[in-house]
Amino acid sequence: MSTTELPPTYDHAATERDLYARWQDAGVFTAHAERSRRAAGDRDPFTIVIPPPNVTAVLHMGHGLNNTVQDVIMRWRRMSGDEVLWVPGTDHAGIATQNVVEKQLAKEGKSRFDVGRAAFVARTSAFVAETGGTILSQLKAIGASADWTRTAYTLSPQLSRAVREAFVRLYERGLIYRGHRVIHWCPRCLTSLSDEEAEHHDVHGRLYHISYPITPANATEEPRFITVATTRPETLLGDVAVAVNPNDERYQDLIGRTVMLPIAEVEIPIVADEYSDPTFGSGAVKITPAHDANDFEVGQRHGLPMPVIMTPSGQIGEFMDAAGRVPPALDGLDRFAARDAIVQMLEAAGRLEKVEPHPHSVRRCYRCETVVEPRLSDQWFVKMKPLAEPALRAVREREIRILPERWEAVYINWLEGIRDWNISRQLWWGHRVPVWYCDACGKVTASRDDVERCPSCSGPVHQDEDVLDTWFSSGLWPFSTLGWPDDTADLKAFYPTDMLVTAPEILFFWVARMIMTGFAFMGEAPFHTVYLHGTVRDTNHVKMSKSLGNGIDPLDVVALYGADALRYTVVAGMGLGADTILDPKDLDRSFGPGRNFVTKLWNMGRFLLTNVGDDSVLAVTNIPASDFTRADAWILERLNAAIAACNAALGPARPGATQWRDDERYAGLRLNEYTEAARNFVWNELADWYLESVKGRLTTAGDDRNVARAVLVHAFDYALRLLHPIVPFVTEALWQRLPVYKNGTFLTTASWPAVARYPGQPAEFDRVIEGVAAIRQLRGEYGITPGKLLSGIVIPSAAAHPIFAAETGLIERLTRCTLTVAKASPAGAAAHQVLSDGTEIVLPLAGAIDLEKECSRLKGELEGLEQQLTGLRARLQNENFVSRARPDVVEAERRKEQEWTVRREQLAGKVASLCGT
RNA sequence: GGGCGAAUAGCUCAGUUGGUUAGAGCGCCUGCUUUACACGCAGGAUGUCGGGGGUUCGAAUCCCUCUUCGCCCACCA
Repeated sequence: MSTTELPPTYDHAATERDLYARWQDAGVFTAHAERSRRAAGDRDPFTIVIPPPNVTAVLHMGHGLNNTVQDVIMRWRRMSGDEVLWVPGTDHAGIATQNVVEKQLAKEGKSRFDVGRAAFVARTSAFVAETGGTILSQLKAIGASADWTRTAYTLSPQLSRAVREAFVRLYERGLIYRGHRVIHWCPRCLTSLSDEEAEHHDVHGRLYHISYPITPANATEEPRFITVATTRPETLLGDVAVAVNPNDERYQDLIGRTVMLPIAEVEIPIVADEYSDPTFGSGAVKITPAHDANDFEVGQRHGLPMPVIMTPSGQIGEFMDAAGRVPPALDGLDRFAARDAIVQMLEAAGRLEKVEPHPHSVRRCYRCETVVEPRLSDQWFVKMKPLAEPALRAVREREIRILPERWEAVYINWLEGIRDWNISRQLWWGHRVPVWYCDACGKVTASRDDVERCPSCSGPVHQDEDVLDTWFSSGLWPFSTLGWPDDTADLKAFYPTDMLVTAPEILFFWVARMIMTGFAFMGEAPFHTVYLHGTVRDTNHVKMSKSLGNGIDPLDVVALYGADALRYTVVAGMGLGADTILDPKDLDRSFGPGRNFVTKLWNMGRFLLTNVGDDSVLAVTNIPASDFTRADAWILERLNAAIAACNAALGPARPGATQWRDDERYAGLRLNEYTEAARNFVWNELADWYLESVKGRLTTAGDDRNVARAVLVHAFDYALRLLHPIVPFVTEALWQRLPVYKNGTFLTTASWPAVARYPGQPAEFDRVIEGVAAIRQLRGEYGITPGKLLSGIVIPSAAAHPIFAAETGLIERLTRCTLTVAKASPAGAAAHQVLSDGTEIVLPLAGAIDLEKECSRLKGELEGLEQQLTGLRARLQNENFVSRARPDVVEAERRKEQEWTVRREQLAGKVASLCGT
């Protein structure tokens, strides 16, 4: 690409389209297993597996944030010389996808049962094939440098093999079993849910106190009652007992007797069980084993029946073992309607003692928000304790770190109290449970391959009807996507992966389970770093969502502001683990700064290219030390500082050993700090000072012009490298136009900048900066418009004398002054500034200066300085400070004291001579 | 009910193990067609660091307490 003049405005749309296509055509995102050090290569592998979005998802801001973070890290590592693999892909998302297709069917007036299982699955597959994976192409629009040749899908044949392998191995190890117990059931989705999928929501409910009449021991006994309290009176139809605490004195005589269950008119026993808390309510609790997990356990302990009194869709009915319990008036009523009806019936019968407001929490289905119904059923479970053990150890022993740190405690707490995982779902969309039942002998077979006949009796078999929890397959993602269970080159080269970047919401759903399966099947942790970023919220701190209408469409942002602006905004605003607040009502406020920054870069590039030209540029390393100007030395030193700051903010990419050391454990991944360090260098140092200072040199032919060209190109080149992970498009577009550009290369694969040693005295240019700033300040204070030339005098300190003498021309240009370097102050009215080393800047402003005003200004300054100096000296004379503070802090204070003393003397002298005191 | 986090300029947020005069961006005020950029340049104003108490030579930073938000977890009917 030639270095012809750039168009005055940056066309982000055209540039992004063109560059992404060229990156892809050149295969720069494609990983090569053979280059990994774990294979035959010499590069450290660096792998991230994407948190697979639902296959039917469309890009939202949360994806935008998540994938920008991953891409920044990936591009940084790629430039750092790692063999980088970012595995993209999608999740078949069992319930979510099935719900979408069911809704489509509903519009046609049909349910999935009307079309049948095979047709439904076929239809869903077709739907996914047609519209699924949209999000992956949308990720390209934000610049995601994923390896699209390795795109994975949880329901692909390859990953389905991994799912079966995992299931069968766990089954063979006795870690998967069939359990008959109360699980969370969604009456709308018609499936069981795991504990994690049934989310707690606080509600203002009611506590109903109901009295159950005790069956009289004989005809003469007075009527007695026992009161129970419940928030769900409708479950009363399934009561099989009333439990009291065995130590509760109030009820000793009632244990073993029976009560008549109202409405159902069934006689049930009073049992003694520790579960009953004597301090709650009346101390007696109704037991409904089929509709409450605790009651189920009580029921088991006492060998009680377990009638199910609701249909799967949540209507009252004699579903299982409930014959004779449901009166016709209630049969078929929805559970909440039945609640009202039962309350009325109880009231009418005089059995409702009281109703109290009762704040408590109910669980809702995480996909459809329907209140979950505890329900007795047969499900497949994974025994979690043995799997959790190595996953706990890995974090405790620092093999895995979780950032921000506080989530490690949450993770550990959850794993310590982990309960068995219900993995079967009564859905049709997903991996069918690979278990076959013999119709003849009843043998149960878990198998990697489809089973045609019973392996023991050759009888006919049928497969389990359920599918697996969608998180079962995503839990295998770090290795299933690399080819497991086969021993593939990718698996060898790239497993374990390195980092996992996601939101805390799925720490348990996904992250913890990947760690457990990583140990269970691969014998190693799947990654060494879990980076949990925040959530995207609006200015009211409400989570952005389509349904709430407070979302921002990332593609809108890309169209209006460009992908780079989107990325810059996301990364710059991201404190470690902190939420990202964006204003959906004012996109300009959120994304304007990002766009402005991109424009700034573009204009720096325009300036550079028009002024540097096409001619070859010297390498900075080939320039003799004596040829560097103060500005050159300064900007090269600032560049070093910027590189160091960026590296420190990004942190170590991997642990130095098998475990994280203390000093590196929570270091890095401060993307906001990285962004700020790079931005500050480019804008406030390179553009504001170096670029301005170099203008004169570029217009004058000669050796110095070539030095200036070389340093400018070098600094800009490195600046673009530092910024490329954040704003890949504009940096690549500019970089390819630099005179040092080699055809066919990409910034994407260029090397990450390294700190180097450059000659010169960088600090000397700081004097110049200080002088310029002082003059500008005087201009501002005295209202001398920048357009107006004025003359000034510099009276430099001895050390600064050669600097100001030599740099007068530059200072004049930057301030539009004419300056004289002198040894004495001029007579007459003048404005003064005293620099930190005592250098005086004097602007004679006959007529413009009010001597009194100038005096009071200088006096005020002196006074302030003296106050500070007093404080500083007190600190330095304080033994405690000198002995306890860090030595470098003390040293800095001492230097400061010297500097301030010089300045104070100068200021005092100035005040004395000017103001006559 | 248990645990965690947050509260700093009008807004969104930085502030690393306590250590100069608490910073950035946006917004605001003043000025500027300075030949890359008005999506810019130069200058400026703005903070009882949520309240109270404590530790310390020194606290936005550590401890206690209160207030207000937010998050996670939870079988008390």
